[in-house]
Amino acid sequence: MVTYSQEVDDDLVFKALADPTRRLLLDALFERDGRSLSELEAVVAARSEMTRFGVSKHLRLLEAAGLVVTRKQGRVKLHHLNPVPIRLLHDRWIDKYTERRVTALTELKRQLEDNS
Amino acid sequence: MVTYSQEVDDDLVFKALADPTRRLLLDALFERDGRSLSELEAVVAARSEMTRFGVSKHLRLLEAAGLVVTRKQGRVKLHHLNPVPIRLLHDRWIDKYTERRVTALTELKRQLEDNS
DNA sequence: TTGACAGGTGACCATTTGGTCACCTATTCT
DNA sequence: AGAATAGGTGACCAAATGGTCACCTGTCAA
Repeated sequence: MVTYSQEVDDDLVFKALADPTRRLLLDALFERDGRSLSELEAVVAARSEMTRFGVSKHLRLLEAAGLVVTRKQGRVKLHHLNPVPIRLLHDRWIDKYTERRVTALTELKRQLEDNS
Repeated sequence: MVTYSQEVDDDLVFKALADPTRRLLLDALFERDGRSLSELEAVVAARSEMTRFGVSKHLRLLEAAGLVVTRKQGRVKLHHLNPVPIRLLHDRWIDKYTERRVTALTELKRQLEDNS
């Protein structure tokens, strides 16, 4: 596959976001931060049938991308969501001027959906 | 692969963003909107060696994801960047309150990089 | 100190994805 | 009308990715 210069670390972020299970994990951490592998494993298990190894592998990719940061506490490893890479992703294609228009649009969309 | 409910169209967006060539195409459209396939082909060719077919296939995926919208004018097809899906992606993991802190952080980062 | 619990590593297989090619359609110019 | 230009489609192959398994390490409690 082709990879362009200065794209190496970005690539990890986008690749990490490309998988539905990994997005589910980010959703879980967005809802409540600082969960252990076992907890996250349970979240995933509620939706699909995946072993602990699968979840662990996904978390490793999220961590390598900087989307999740971890700290060890005894024998448990706590996971936290890091929003910075997502904001940078956003800023790559949405500048300050476009942002206002787009924000207005997405809020309109949300209101319309709420009223349905 | 696993796919979760209400994730189907999101999935297209994330998958579309996962490829470096497609990101390069979005960059090109962000810089100047409304380009034809031939123009975009030239942009990609300057970086890697890819045939028209490859570029065409990538554009089709971007269009399916809603990241690029097109309109035909005679025999040329003009491509435009649509920022809305990217904003929605952003809003999924960054709420209004977090946004302020993160924006401050990323701007600090940018300033530091400019001064180096 | 023995067992249970929380997690990690590397090999391996099935599926998906990126990319090209041969071939086709529609529009413009002379 | 005929040639050149702009683009599209489906089949196909090589490489990357998702997921599991067997096996290993470190930590806590009885």
